[in-house]
Amino acid sequence: MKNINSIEEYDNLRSWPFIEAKKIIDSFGGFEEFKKPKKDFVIFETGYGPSGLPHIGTFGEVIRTSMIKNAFDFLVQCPSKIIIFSDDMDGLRKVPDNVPNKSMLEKHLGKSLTSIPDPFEKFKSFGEHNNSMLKKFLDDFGFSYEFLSSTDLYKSGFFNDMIKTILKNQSNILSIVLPTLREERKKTYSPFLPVCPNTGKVLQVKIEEYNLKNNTVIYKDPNNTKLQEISVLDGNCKLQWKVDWAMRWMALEVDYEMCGKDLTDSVDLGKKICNSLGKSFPINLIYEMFLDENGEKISKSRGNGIGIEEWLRYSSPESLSLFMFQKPKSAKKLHFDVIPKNVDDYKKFLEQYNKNNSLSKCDNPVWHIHSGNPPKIKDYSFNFNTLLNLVSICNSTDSDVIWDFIKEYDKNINQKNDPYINELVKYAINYYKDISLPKKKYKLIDENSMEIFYDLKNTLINLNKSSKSEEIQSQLYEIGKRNKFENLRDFFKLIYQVLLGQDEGPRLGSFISFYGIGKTISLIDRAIKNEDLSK
RNA sequence: GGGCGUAUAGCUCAGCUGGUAGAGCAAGUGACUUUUAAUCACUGGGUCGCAGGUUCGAAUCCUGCUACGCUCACCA
Repeated sequence: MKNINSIEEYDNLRSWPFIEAKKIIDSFGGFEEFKKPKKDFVIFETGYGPSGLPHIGTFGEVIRTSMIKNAFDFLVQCPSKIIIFSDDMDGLRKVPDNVPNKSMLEKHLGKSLTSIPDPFEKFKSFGEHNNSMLKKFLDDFGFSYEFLSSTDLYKSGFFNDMIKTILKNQSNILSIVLPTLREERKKTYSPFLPVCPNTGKVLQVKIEEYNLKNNTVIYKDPNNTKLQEISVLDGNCKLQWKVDWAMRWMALEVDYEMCGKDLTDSVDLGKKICNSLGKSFPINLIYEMFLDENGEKISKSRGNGIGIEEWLRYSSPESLSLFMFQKPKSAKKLHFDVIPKNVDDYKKFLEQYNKNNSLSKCDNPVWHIHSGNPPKIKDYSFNFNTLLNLVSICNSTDSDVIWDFIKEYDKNINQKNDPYINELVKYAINYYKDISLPKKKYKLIDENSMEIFYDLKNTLINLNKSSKSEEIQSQLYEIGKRNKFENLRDFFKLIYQVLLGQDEGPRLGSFISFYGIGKTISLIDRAIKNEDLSK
């Protein structure tokens, strides 16, 4: 089945995943004369360093790559897959902050991650632990991918042929890499990092001799300065990472890989290496970094910006996907304030998608977010900011109470039939619990106003339990009047400050009606006793 | 020093392949005469960073410049 019927339709697709997919297609003859690559499928790669756990950047890279793959699959008939490559053979450079058994790890610094015990004591090695965390992370989001371990491919000999080629051309490669290095590093630089047979450490040492006949290199053992000869094959040597990257492209025949702009120069270098060996290299997209609200780069160690688990606590995965979809080449501020806009934009795009029937639907962000199959959600007429506001104002973590207010506002939706909106309510409640609640300042009742609250309490007790919000409301006005408030506004403000810990609030009649007269009375009781209502 | 990105209303930003400047928030005015706002209606003349160029026509394409920011030049 063909999704695209003419070159015009093809040319009209403008969104960036299509633009990127077209670059791949062009490299294989273009849309009309497309020919599958010799290996019979197209490979997208994303790589992960050893430094630790998956984070929001990881998510961004995988979802963006998936969007391109999806666009590619839509345009041409050609199998494709995403490879997640773990650099688990890299040496551990420093002990991460967020792990147990730090002193144990300390002893293994410099060794490959896959030959260091798991500090969590669940897997055979630290590397395997990290790999499994990565896989779980990706699985939780439902990404499809093929996982590859650097260690496995080195040790199994999969890389051997390409490593031999690198060895043959090592002087050529040196001439490409050396000019990019500082004087100090130039002296010892080699594409080959021997794995010390005695200590297991990945050694960054000067290579004294390259032996092409035996596929070995000779170096001085840093411990005893004796010359040591070691094979470059079967995982006895690792390649220095930039060369490693290029080697991997060639060995796996990677067609597409994106990366953050901090790797710009490395990509360039990798391409040059491939070129010098007469090999092709992947099409590359360089995306911008994420910034915090002050415009500074987000880094896990600094803990600025917002983490993926935070986003998902306060909002939907779809809104995060939308964020990731927008403008990968622009630096984007990633902090809480951008969430509501993405939630509302998602809804807007989805509505647009479900109305419009033209091919340009495929350029709609939701098409990419949902791999070509966006769902339908019930229209709702408030925005997410409003919902956040509502929960905060209602001072309730009870979604039933929130829903009572929502239903009053929009009768067409309800808790059972609109699960998407119900999710939004949960997110809003989380936000309220974490952000708004701690900021509340409950006012204690002073002697002058104590009467008012007794009056309020007694009035509520005498009310019929089935009283409607309007009746309650008019009773409230009466209380205000008989307690001689010149401006009733101050009366309500006092109640909000004491009972809700804020200056403003919902229409009290409605609030008491939904919240429950009985519950309101017990709330007043606690306030009268000067209990801390924030707990 | 190399690379990249951004410069559009007070703020945050949209403006796709060039054709009379938009949204959200903030602000203002009015309405609901019983507070409140998750209310409703109305209100946006901003040299689209600067200077050239292409064009009948440019925020939109090209060149140069300026400012700000990010990134690399250890390791990965």
